[in-house]
Amino acid sequence: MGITERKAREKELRRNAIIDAAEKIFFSREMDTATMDDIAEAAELSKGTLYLYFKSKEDLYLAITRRGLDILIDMFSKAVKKKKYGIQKIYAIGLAYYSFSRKHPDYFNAMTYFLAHSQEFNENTPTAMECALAGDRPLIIVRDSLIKGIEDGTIRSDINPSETAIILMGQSNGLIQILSKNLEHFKNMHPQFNLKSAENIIDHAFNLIHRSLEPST
Amino acid sequence: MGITERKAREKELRRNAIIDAAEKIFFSREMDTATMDDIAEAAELSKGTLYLYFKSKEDLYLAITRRGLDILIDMFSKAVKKKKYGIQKIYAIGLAYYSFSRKHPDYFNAMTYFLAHSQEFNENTPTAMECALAGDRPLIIVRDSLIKGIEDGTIRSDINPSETAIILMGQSNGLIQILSKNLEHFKNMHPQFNLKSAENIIDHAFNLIHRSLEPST
Amino acid sequence: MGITERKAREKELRRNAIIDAAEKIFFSREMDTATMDDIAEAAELSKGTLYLYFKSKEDLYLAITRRGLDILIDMFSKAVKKKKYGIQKIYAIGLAYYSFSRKHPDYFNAMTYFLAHSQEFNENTPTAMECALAGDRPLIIVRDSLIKGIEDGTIRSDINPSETAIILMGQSNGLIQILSKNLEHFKNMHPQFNLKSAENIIDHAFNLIHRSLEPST
Amino acid sequence: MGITERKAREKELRRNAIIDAAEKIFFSREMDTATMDDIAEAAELSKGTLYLYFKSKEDLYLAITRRGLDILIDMFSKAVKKKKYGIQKIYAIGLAYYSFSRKHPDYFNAMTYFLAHSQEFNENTPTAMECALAGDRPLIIVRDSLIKGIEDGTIRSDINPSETAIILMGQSNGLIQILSKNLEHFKNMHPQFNLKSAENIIDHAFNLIHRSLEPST
DNA sequence: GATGAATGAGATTTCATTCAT
DNA sequence: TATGAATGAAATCTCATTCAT
Repeated sequence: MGITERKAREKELRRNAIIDAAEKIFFSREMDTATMDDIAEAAELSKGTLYLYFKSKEDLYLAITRRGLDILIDMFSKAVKKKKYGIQKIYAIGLAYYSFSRKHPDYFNAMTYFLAHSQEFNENTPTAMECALAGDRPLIIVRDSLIKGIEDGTIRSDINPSETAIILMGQSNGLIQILSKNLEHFKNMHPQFNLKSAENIIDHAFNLIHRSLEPST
Repeated sequence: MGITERKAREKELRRNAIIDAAEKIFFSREMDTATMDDIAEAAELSKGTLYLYFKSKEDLYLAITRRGLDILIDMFSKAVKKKKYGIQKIYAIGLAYYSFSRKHPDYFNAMTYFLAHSQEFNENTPTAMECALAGDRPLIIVRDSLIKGIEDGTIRSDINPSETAIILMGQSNGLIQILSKNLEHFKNMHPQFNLKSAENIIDHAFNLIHRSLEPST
Repeated sequence: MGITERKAREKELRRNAIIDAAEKIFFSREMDTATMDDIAEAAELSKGTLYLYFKSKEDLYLAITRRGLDILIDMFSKAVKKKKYGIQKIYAIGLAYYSFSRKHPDYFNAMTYFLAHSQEFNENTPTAMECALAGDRPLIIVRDSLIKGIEDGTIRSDINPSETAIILMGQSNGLIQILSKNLEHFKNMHPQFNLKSAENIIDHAFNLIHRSLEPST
Repeated sequence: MGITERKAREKELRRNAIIDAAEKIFFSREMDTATMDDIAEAAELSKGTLYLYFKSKEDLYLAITRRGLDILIDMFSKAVKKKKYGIQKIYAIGLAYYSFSRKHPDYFNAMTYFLAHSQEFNENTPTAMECALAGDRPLIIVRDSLIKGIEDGTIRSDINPSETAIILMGQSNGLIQILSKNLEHFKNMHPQFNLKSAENIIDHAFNLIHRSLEPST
């Protein structure tokens, strides 16, 4: 057994080493200018070996996405645990999401890319399915927090938690995207808008969301 | 003079015919699996001619994006004009945006793609600049409507119209994206969520947004 | 008649204007990166018009070569006229050739290109034939000078003037080429060679040639 | 280890096979009308494979030039070894050069092309550098022979061996060029010149050179 | 398990030349 | 005479994937 286990462990290690190398490459250029050659070189492995561990370039990209999702799920989980009331959890999740997008912009992009193209990923590899499953977890955490908030009275009871979870996730995603990609452009082109930092705007957004979720007095 | 004018008109017509053909191709596959060969064939023109009218494949893609932006701007403008009060305008814009994404999903995708990658578009063609300019128009319309709403008392006065405009645009974009790409997946994977139609969720989102913008009583 | 003549004159003028423009382009880049588009733009004429005056790009290039040849022939003629004795004429021609290569390096290159590829120029245009004819003139001038030298006793009588003319022309051409293209390289790579300026080397070559032509005492 | 060596040997073989095929193509047309498609077909290999062995078309061309240089250097070396005295060595080198140009006219052209365009070759491939290095060898052999001749008294001591080596190489190159490209033309156009064979003219040239190098009596 | 040579189907772009007006 | 839109054949180079060893 020891041998089998060691082999499995080594295989897993190598797999991770490949993903490490692939990240370096994928994250240093545009997704589609990265080549398997580059990745193989970065991994100090032959190209053929890459295909021993991953069915395709796409599959390898999904493994990276998977990593990002795991990190995000972990951050969401921790955020939720720290807070008692539902509305606080929602707020903490929001902060965690923004924090994630700043600490791991490349993972954020990979995830966004996956979200926007998941239908087109034809692979039926384990990685693809894991991604699909993991992709739902953040949503579920949000939904659970909303339910908790309704129960503890910190969130209006007339919202639909499932739908609202989708709404919040979609909105957050879109907001982070626009801020990371276009805020500088807006600042340059419309100085009269007197735009502040992304943090400022995120804060403003939280205020609005909070107001829309709080129970009416 | 008639001749010059006719020539110019014909040139514009052909340019549009090429964009038509390109749309057929771009919209029937992924952006980056579409080839200039395909487009030339669809346009019943030689590949060389394509490059007579567009500097590059990218430039041609931008021309399509430009069309989408023009349509969106038109829809926003009309939506705004129909309503009197600021909050109504905002609501109408939201509806228009969703309507646009349903009527012209491909244009919506092209625009989203442009938003997310505008930094990487290196071309300095007229089309690229027009796109950058046109891309700001919707945001400005939203901002103006917010200002109007603050003035006419239908929107809380403690929001920052510029920041809120960005927030609303980003959020709307993200929400539409997630709904169009992932709602079916959610429905299939989580029947217990009891998810309704996209329209339903959009409606729910409007409620939330409305609540966050209305003046506190 | 006046009209016909004026037309012919104008046509010639335009032809020359085109050659002017073509020179600017050809001489500012490598021969084969120059495009007819560039030339047309430089000539402020349409591409079609170029083909009204020149059968092909090649033909246009030959017209430039022709100009260079005319200049060279003129310089050779003047050099020859200035001197009395054959050996002096030969020396003056040599100086003139080197001077030409420095004053008109682009023409020199064009001519060299023509010399090396004349067999491949398939065009049967007037320009091509004129080039072929003009290309022989320098050789004839050298040969005549050699004959003169033999007659006036300044050049050994046991040389064959025709063959020697070819030899001198070929050698001079080759020497100028190597000096203009590779002298710097040699200087850099072999500082121990202690190479002087091109002029110095040319001077050295003249000495050698002079010695090989002078009558034995 | 046998395996590694065999692999290396096979790789070298294939590399050479590609150069063989490329020569067939390059030498049967002009350098710049040869296409990688043609070469791939001649090599019975895919185009992609060509680029596995050579960075670019230019690089492949340089590999051919390299071959020619190696042959020439070999011929020069042998010519020099056979003779005792410096002036004899120079003469033998001259004969070898002419012999090379007749036996390997295509290599001669390739080398001439390289000499005339070496500055424009931007590649920094090993092949390019090897070519640059190898290109200097013949010159050095000539120079060494001149020095030897000065030492052994068969060549005038008042010449500068480095400069004279350049002169002789440049002149020889130019003479061979003009003879191979234009002699027939001269014969046809000027029968009164009574031109003999290229060999005859080469012989004449040797006489002249010999006279210019021999010590004055 | 690992290799890396080979593939081959394209991809984008260029440009000399023609021809209807 | 002049135009300039259209052509279309090519040209170079890329890269995910496979497979014999």
